Amino acid sequence: MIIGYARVSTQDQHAELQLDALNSAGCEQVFEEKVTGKLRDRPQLSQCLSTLRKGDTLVVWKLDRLARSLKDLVEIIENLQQRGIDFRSLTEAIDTTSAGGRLVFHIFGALAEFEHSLITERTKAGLAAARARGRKGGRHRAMSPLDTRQAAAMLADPMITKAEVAKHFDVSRTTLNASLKREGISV
DNA sequence: ACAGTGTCCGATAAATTTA
DNA sequence: TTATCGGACACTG
Repeated sequence: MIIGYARVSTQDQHAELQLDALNSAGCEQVFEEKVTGKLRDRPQLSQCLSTLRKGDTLVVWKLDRLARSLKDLVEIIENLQQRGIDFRSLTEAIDTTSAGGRLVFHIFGALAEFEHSLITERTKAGLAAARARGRKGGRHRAMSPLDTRQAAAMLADPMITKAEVAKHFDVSRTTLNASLKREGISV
């Protein structure tokens, strides 16, 4: 199935042209997005994307009709490829259904990977910087050293059970043990 | 039989960063 | 990534 997606503004002279082109490209269904004040969310686009099935082809008039940024474009194309959906952009003469057009997916894949590696690298650097200024990842301890010492004091009383102490500090039995071990306190 | 423990393990939390 | 949870299991007096 061939499905078209169009984005048109009210003052768009090419609105009809755009739709005609999609129809003559063989689109059996066209999702038409009206551009309003904020084009943050594009309901028709998500509708369109979820309608597409493996083996279908998505057709747009021009790349800037489909995506708002290069990053956006890369993500959308990546998604199409992974789902086995072909893609055509009429004015750029991009067509993944043709033998040569398959290269398009490879290139977009490379761009996506490139972007991903950039983010990974930045994130690593960010984590290292955070570490350098004393912030470390990982869940915080449930019992402070002070809590642990108080717990040890309670345990000195043979009438008090370990499970009770754990409950008192609202912590599990295993955590109480781990905390005691950390503080080097033996019972 | 039984309550309290010690210990080990997979699953889940929660803290950190970047865009 | 680190810590905690929560269950399983074996041991002990």
